[in-house]
Amino acid sequence: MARAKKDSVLNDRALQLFKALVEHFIIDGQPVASRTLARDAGLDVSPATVRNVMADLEALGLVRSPHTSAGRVPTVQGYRLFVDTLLILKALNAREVNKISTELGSEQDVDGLLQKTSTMLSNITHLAGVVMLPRAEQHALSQVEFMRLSGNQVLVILVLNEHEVQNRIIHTARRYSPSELQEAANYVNRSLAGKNLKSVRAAIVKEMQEVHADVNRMMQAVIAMAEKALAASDSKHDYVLAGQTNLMEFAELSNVETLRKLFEAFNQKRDILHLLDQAIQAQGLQIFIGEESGYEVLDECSVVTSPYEVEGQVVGVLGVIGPTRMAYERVIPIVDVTAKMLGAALKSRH
Amino acid sequence: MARAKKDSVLNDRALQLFKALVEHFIIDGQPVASRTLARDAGLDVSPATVRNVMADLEALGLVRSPHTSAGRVPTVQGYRLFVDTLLILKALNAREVNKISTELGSEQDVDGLLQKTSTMLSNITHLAGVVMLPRAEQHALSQVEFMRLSGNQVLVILVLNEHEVQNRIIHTARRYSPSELQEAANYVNRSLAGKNLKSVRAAIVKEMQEVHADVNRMMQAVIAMAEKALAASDSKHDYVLAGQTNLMEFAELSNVETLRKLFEAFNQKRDILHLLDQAIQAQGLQIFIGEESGYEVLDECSVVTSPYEVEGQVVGVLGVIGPTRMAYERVIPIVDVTAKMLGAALKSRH
DNA sequence: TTTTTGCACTCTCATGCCTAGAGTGCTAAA
DNA sequence: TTTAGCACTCTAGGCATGAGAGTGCAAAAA
Repeated sequence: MARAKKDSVLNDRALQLFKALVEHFIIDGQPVASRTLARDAGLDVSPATVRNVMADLEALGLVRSPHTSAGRVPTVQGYRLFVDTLLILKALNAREVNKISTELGSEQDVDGLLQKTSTMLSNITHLAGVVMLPRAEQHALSQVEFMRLSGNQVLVILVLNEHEVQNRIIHTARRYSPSELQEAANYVNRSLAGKNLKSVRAAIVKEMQEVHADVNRMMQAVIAMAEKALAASDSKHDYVLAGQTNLMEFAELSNVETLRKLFEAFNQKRDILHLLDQAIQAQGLQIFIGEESGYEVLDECSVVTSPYEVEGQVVGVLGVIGPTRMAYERVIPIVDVTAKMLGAALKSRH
Repeated sequence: MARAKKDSVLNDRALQLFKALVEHFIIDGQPVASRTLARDAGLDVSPATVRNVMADLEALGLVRSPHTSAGRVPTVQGYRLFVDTLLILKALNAREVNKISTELGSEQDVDGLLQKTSTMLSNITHLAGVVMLPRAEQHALSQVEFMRLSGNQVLVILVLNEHEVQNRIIHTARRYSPSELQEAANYVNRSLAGKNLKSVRAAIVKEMQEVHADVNRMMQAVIAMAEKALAASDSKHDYVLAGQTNLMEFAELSNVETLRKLFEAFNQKRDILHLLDQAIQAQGLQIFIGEESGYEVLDECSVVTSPYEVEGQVVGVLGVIGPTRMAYERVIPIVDVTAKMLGAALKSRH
């Protein structure tokens, strides 16, 4: 029974009207009136009919009226339905795809690339762009060097993926001679070059447990040092944000207090990182609409994310943040394509 | 004559009233009425007298009325007079100074230190804090290492001031062997360690001009490489900003459009960098009030800056940005002390 | 001459009232 | 089942009103 009822209520015509409503609202942000829909939905029905349908949609929780004599606006559930089943994605044309790929291709260093990706996302979508840093564990170690600094400090230089460089400064128990350090570097390079950091670390930990006094003290020290150097590489969670100011243009966010909280959350990074963490698990494009994200500051916002991969491995996630009323049909393909392009650009740097 | 007239107009009483007016306005941001001043300035005059004085001050361009029946607010010229001749700085108490110095002392890496300084400035003043990066030329070179990457790329590692590390990747004309690179590093370390980057570069350029075919090719290549590596070190102009969101609390900036432009300028960095550049020339604490800065986005803002020094050399500048109506008597000593503390903290890392 | 008093004047801001416009909900007719 | 008609509701803008705050000026007082 209930099912039959529902079917009859949420029929094709209702869906078509609903779709038109969401699209209309996304464009101009004003509650949509029955007359407007009757005119624009291409259905040849009267406003009164539209009103009846709207009453049904409201009962289903898909739309609501800001006040008695206003048009309707979509609810979060409404957006969800729209995005999941009604949305027709607008494929990017070749020129746009080209532009993205050449932009990203021209940048050589990784930090700059992430920055550029974020800026580009924000420019194309007129929303805020966000790119999470790639997970370091996936990087292939190509070379290690140890340098002695003053005191008992040792500078560890990790060259990853042939091009990328990371520095770590570690404090050691005693002072090593340059030749000891050289030997240590040789050992690591010989046995572990080419592996990714995760396996390198695993190998080192394993070795620590297996070899005891039977290896020379030198080796032990090296292993301890390497372990120390890699300890810091655990999930350096961070992200690059661009185009915050785009969010100030939207009337629904132009309340200074809402905006302040949002910007504070961007600075704090904690909540946003949690959310991105969820998104990275999800394997695929994700959309958080309004309160769905679970973070109060994002109540008025939607977040569209996509993980990006290098050689089949998810190494990070990127996306955009904007008002719930965003042009999903454009934004989704953009995020999707950008994620792929970023993956490709990172791969070409391997 | 003119002078006698002016003296009689801008007499002690007028100044005292003016000072009270500015202080009052700084506290609550409302135009100050004659009655309020008559009550609070500690002068035992009637509101009417105050009104007469205000009329004179207005003629001098020190105050103005937002509209006929409002109190007076200071003009930019008014703030200037206030800051230059009437302001009584409020020395920080020992606890505050202590807090700053321990906060900054606890941070070991330079980037983190600058970030922390900026955040601290913004927290203490409730304004936006900004710290310009130190000029690299002043850094003493303690060690150089060259590592071969794939292709004709060479990774140059510069250890500066014993602790700080910088990486550069340069492209060379041909592929060098590890031993060549080792030899090159040895040469540079032997002859140039301990000098600051500026002199190192100067020495290298000099050598390039003096030695021709009479040195072996190897040496020539080394010199060319070193020159290339240092070329990138020129004035890496950038800054660290913190506490943007503090600016959203101020009513005079809470207009979304003004705020957007300001934040955009922060992101663009260009204008702000120009301003900081001017401030770094000035050798000493500087205050730009409203339009004085010359940048339209800062029309409603004041900027208080102070260069910071390491071993007598100015290496950067820091400061705060806030509404013209800021608590100068507190902010100025804070900026001043923080600049000194940052200099000291940087020095201890040398 | 300087200061104060008194008073008229101006401007803002909140309030209430009114109207036009937009849009709905409901009922009755098609 | 759909539509037309109509009463009803809510918003937003315009306008008048009055209170409150504060000024400017002239005349009186010091």
